Order: sequence, then C-alpha cells, then structure tokens
Amino acid sequence: MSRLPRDFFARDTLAVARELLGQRLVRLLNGQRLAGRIVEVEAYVGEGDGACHASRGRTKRNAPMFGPPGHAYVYFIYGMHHCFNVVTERAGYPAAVLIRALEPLEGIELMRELRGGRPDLPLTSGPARLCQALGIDRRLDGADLCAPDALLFLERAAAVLDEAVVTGPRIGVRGDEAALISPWRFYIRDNEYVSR
DNA sequence: GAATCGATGGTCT
DNA sequence: GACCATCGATTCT
Repeated sequence: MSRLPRDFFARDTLAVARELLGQRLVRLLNGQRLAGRIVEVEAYVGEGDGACHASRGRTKRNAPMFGPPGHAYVYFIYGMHHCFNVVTERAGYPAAVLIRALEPLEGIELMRELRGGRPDLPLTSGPARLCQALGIDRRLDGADLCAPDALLFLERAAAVLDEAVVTGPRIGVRGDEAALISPWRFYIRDNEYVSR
C-alpha cells in the first residue's frame, strides 16, 4: 500500500480534488489505524476565490494554506468543530482541498467511541464529523502528510471512474457570486456516505 | 421530510 | 461586535 507523495499535491487544486476521490485517508491514533475512503471533497483556490479563507490575505490562521503542498490545514469553527484540508499547489500560492466525507473502512469501533458512542449518528459524513471520528484537531494543523512518521497521511487506492464523479457548487459557502456558483465540490455518485 | 435554531469560541474588522 | 467551509435537536407541515 503506497502513500501519496508530495508531487501528487503539488498540482492544480481541481485536479487534486478530483483525484482524491477514492483515495484512503489514514489516521494513526494510540497505535490504532483509523481509515476511510474519500467520497466527497471541495476545492478552495487562491486569493481570488471569494470563499477561500485566504481571499483576504495571509493571517495566522490560514498560514498553512500558503505553505508547501502535502501539509494539513485544520481550522476550528462554530466554537466546537474542526475541518481538515490538504494543502495543494506551490508554496506561496494559497490553495487546499477540504475533505467533506469518508466511507469508514478501518477502526470503526474507535471512530464510534470518538463520536460519542451513539450508534445512530453518521460517523464520517461531514467535514466536522470525520474530524471527530478520526481524532483530528488543531494539534494536526500544519502537519506534514508526506513525512515518514506522519500520524495522518493518504494511501493510494483504486481510482474512481469519471462517470461516477458528480460536481456541483460548494456547501455552506457565503462568498461572492462566482464563489457561490463555482462547481468545485466533487463527490461519488450514489455513495451513501456523502454529506447532506 | 423541510425548516429553523441553539450551542460555543476563535478570528478578524 | 459580527461572522463563521457545522451539527444535532426540535418543530413545523
């Protein structure tokens, strides 16, 4: 099982977003492997993207987006939730892919515990839900996903066919008109773990 | 099933 | 002081 190398992330963000579908996100937590198949993502591209956190320049919070590709950008929102992004493109150009939903594959029992132990709630169908299920918080902000000793990384898995990929406007975006309609959300058609 | 709302805190103006 | 790349519960049709 090979890991996605830095070159994979050092490319056009829309291409990276599209190709992240089907790949496996792996979290090592307390010696356990938690993993899921990526089924939904969104791209946030550059300072010209009104919905991108970097659209108003570099700040302490969004600094990882301006850094080298293959690193994590984890932010805290709504007073209680975390969201996880993979930084793309070259250092100095702020862009990232938000991971919005996974299909749980490994460590499902621990994921359920991290989600509060309730059997009836979705585990990883939503950006904040998957962060809770995988134990992702601000301690992983800026982490190198390509380091040999990374506790969070991506593994190569079977590609998703074009006919199984759906694109559409991003969820929850409140930016300008172009940002509202840009079809930069990608998800796997008919997958039951896609959010909303 | 759809619409609405409260929780809760960091960040930026 | 306003805004938020959300979630889960509640309250309607």
